[in-house]
Amino acid sequence: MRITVDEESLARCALLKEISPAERQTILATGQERRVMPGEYFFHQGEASDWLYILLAGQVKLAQVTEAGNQVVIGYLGPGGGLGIVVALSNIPYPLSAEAMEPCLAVGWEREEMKALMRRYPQLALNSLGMVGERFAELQERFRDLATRRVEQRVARALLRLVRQFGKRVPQGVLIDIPLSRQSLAEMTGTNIYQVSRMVSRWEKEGVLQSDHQRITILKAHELVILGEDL
Amino acid sequence: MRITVDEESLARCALLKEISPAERQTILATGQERRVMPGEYFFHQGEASDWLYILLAGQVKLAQVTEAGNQVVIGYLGPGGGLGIVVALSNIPYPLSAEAMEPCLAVGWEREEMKALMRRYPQLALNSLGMVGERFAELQERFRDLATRRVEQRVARALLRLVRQFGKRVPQGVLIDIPLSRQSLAEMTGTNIYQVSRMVSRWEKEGVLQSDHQRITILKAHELVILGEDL
DNA sequence: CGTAAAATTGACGCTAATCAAGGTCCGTGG
DNA sequence: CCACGGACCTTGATTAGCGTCAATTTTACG
Repeated sequence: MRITVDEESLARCALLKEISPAERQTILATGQERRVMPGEYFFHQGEASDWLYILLAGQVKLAQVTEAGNQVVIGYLGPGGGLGIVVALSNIPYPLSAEAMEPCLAVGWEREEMKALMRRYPQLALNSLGMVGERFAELQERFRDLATRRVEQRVARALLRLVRQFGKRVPQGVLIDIPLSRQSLAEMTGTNIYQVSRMVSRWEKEGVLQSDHQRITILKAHELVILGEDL
Repeated sequence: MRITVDEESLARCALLKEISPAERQTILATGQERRVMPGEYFFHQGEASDWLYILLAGQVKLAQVTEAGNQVVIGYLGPGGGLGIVVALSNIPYPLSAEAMEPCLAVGWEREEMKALMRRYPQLALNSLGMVGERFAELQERFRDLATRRVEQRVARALLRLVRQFGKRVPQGVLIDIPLSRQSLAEMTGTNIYQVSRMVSRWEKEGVLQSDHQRITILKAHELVILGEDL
């Protein structure tokens, strides 16, 4: 397989760092290219976790669905992010679904193949552990938020996390550069669209942020920081 | 270092599985024995994650503390469990504290040493990834619980998880064989001791379980399963 | 221009957090 | 042996926070 992506973006990818370009090529050659269109899925929760991917382009939403049909958004991934890395090495099914939000390009490896690669290039395994560790720490932080903070604080903090991950500087402030519905915000923070709508409206009135067509721009991040703390 | 623990229990340890006894000895020889008494800590949240451990004997509680001083219990570990495995490979501080609940014996490795071992024995890294993956999936399940279920359901499900992990068959049912205060149950489920107390009392009246001196015995697990689902 | 999806807003009622008061169990020391 | 203090637990009353429903408005898009 030939991935037509510049070296630079591959070097930035956490999975392939500290691996020589030659080895990188060998590793990529073993993988398969996969393109996924918006609304389609890389995989669904509950399926056997036979493949893992590195996202090269596009945005992906990671979400769980409960028996009652409620979605819970675990997070978003951008280029360089890993899909299924967490579980591909344990024999458990995917614990969540990965949905493309934009046209996506990824490299995928079959589980056993990746195991073989990792045995051959241990740095690959170390990098995976690093990636998983960071994701784990973040999930733990969000778990704590859910266990101890009120809805307003959780929404404020969710926005700040999104700023960190997808923030683009614009004249007025920082734009969260993904399509972000009230629904998604609610699913990230364990509440419903009504509460989220109320808060966003109020913050907009107060000049803290600006909401327009599924795009939110943060004008006064420091205000959100304060709101996110326990008073 | 010589660990005076039988081969059998080492073979059961997820980190060392599929590793030859000879290699296992080399790996263990590189580690350092550490004993920790009840109430003492392997490490505290926020410290540099320079060490990782495999627990050989004893029980450990993993918990976060919020700025407001509230604890959030992430989980418990028994023999064979890994401490700090999740983050020891990423350069982030420990995201939680690990407190011994019984006299504990563990083997510890310094981060760079473990990296070297993993490069030499890639199976070690694969095993770590497997362990982390399982823990990740469980945390995600609990995250979803917190986001979508009511307190009663969460407490019921927490008890069922504890049964799976620490259940010992006794004549009347299944004993959860760790000291389990109302406080800890509350900290596991994102609520407070009052709610937990009410529920446990009610379930005791209904004959679902039996509570006595920080020990809980489940008499009718199927009832708890039903309570844990959405009606 | 019309339809559907997304967002808003107010009203209502339930869930769960909080507060207060008292109880039980246990080890320690008089 | 019994009294005392502390940790842990229980229970009721109160209230704040939040989820839910209904009605309406706004926005996207064919």
